[in-house]
Amino acid sequence: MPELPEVETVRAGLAPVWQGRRFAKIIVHRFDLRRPVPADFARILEGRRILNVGRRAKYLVVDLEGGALLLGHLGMSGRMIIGAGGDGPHQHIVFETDDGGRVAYADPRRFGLMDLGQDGRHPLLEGLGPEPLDDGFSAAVLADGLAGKDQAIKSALLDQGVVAGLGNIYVAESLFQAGISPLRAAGSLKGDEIGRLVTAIRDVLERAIAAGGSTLKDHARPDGELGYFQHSFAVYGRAGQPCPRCRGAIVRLVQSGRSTFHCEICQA
DNA sequence: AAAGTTGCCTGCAAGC
DNA sequence: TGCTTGCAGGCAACTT
Repeated sequence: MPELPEVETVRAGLAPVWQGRRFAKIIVHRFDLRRPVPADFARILEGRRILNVGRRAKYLVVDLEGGALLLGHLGMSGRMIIGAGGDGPHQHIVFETDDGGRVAYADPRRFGLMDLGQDGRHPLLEGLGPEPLDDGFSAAVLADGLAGKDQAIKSALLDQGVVAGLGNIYVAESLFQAGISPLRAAGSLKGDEIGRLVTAIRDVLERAIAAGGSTLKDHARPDGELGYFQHSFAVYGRAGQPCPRCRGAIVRLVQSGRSTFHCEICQA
């Protein structure tokens, strides 16, 4: 499911039901996720008050009393479901709060993870690049991240150390909006192109968040509502269909093993 | 059949 | 020659 807008949508859905509450009971049905769930996962979290439900890149970051930290990643197919029974298919972890609220983490492909950190820190959060919607994300910062790279700009933007939170969909949409070919060497982009890219990334992410993310298959808000940004895709998943700008055909190719969609005329 | 993820692995090429 | 670095590609987890 989830790139930055989808995770942000999940965070926003979880915050009102979790913030200020305590975890009363946590049941782990499966410990063998992408990385093993710690054996003391439930024991560490139970009884603690939830101070903040946050997000960094594609990670959910939940701060609790005593400096405890819950780190979640939804992988490809992970969902957080408010009010779930906890016994549905692939509901690997069930979180119960002290007001009787229940949230289930469901993930058929089990490519997500749930782990513990401390004092706002976790090894997986280190080395992440700038948050694209923060003020600190500027053309100068992105230029720095791309400098000297021979790698294709498509691949560079998927690198979470260059900019945090973009995935296959939003890289494709951002490069289209900026008019830049995904095949260009990252280090070859000119200043004005990087400026356009920063603007495009921000705009695409903000529009996607406003739409509740994109629902291709698995993504849903925790309350069950679906995102609808997929109806606004200019290029993603639209191979052979007309480019919204020039009417030429959208082309699909494979880069670093992932599908790339672009318009060969509008993206130079 | 291909899919929104990402850490780890291999292999290759280039640079020093 | 070997060592390092950068990059591409494959794999793994599963269901639809």
